[in-house]
Amino acid sequence: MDSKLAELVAARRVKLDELRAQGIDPYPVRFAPSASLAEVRAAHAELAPGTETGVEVTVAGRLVARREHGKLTFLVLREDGVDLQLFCPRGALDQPSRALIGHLDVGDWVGARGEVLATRKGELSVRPAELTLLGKGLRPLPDKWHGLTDTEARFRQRELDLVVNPDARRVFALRARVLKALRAELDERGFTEVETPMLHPIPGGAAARPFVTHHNTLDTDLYLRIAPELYLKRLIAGGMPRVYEINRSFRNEGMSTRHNPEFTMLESYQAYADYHDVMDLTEALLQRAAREALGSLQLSYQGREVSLQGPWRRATLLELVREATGLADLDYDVEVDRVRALCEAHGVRTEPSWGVGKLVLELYEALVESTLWEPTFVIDYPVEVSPLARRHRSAPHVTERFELIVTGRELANAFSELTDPDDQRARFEAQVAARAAGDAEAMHLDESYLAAMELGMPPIGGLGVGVDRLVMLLADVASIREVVLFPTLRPERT
RNA sequence: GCGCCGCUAGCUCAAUUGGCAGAGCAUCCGGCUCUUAACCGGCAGGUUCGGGGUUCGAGUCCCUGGCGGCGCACCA
Repeated sequence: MDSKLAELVAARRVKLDELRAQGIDPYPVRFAPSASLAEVRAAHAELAPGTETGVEVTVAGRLVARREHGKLTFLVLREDGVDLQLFCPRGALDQPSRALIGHLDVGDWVGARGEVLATRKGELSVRPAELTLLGKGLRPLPDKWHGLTDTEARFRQRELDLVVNPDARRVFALRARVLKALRAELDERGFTEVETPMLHPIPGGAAARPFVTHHNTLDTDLYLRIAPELYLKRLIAGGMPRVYEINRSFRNEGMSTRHNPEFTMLESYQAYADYHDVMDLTEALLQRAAREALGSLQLSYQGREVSLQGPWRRATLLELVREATGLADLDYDVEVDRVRALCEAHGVRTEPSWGVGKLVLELYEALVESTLWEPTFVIDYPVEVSPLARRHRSAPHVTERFELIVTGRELANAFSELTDPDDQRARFEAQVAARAAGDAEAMHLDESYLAAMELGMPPIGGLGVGVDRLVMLLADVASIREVVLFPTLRPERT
């Protein structure tokens, strides 16, 4: 261990030993506060300086500051992001507490029983008659003023980040409100929350590379799921009319400010609905999340305003690409070489196997997606890049699929689900062919899923929302690691 | 995977052209009964991310490895 850190720990261990020698348990089993620090603050707001309330409370928290003033000591407790001062004139303390107070360090968990008052300077405080050590800390806390700014340390030791950086608390409290709002909206609409497997024999429901693991007793490889989609639609086939799942999926791909290898998706499926219904649902879900997490539909993201006020723009992928390229006659039935040349003219990398649909999608991603700042439903994606989506009811080359783009980023992906088992089998076979041709992200053929489809499915509107990205938007943070408590990092090597 | 940037005391940061590795906070010792980044006095604390090289001399320059950030690539 580093010498100075060892010295700091050693100094605390000395106190630990001395406390034990005095018969004080530094790690007691239980404590019963009468109120949280927040409750004490709320119950005694605006006390005039010098007021003694006569109200006794028992509170607890982590000691985050200590100011000694001779026979008077000021301690500051922090609990769930709320601070409260302990005003500790030596004479007010009982004998054991007088012995204890000199052995307290910043970072310790401390309980206090005493009267609520406001000091002569007006600071709301508890004047303890009794102090209780609730948990001795052996390691120092980061700088009380500058906090912890080292990004790596903040992610590897998130507990420190949470102790000293109020913004970390803000983000994760907001995340919790977002999840609660999403569930509330879906529950009110009659959706049932379900949990489907994370260990999949065949990775399905998305085009992505999976993590592989192994089950010893079965002696078989399993995959961490890349999406819950196929299982959820099997539930619709089973007669559950509206289901949703909010949980982790895993993709063994590159990491970035928008990609963590494990991430949280909301997926919902409802019988009888099409993608127009799902757009309405999506708008309602995100607006509710914003209202309940922020209290407003007017956001600021990275210094730029965004309004979630509806209705949101709906534009086809083709018309967006036409706008961006200035080619009003571009369509899915033109010569593939012409579109390939267009890609090259715009610096978009292509592969010989790609058809017009894939090339148009590439143009969209290169030229359009990042420019869509206000919420926009981009609709009608090419069939060849949408193997699980229903063919459009009136346009031959596209599916009834949309992605929701906000601040240039994909937040949701949804479609009128493909429910025709024969079409699905043909789409899977095209994917299998693509895989054989070297596309590692192409889907596998899933007979269990086809069997469920052959049982008969009603019309289904399906939705997937990237919850981490939604939280990023609402919390106004630039990296997905800021909204995941313990983001994936390379293990430290020594 | 590629490119750029970063890594100095527990934390936050300095260190001129390559010339004695420093400060604030925290710790430790002493003082102080209304502080709140408390204050005053004093002591101590370093593998400058690891390894190698150039040089009389390396935190600084070169090579190499590690970890992180950002961008790109990959990617529903």
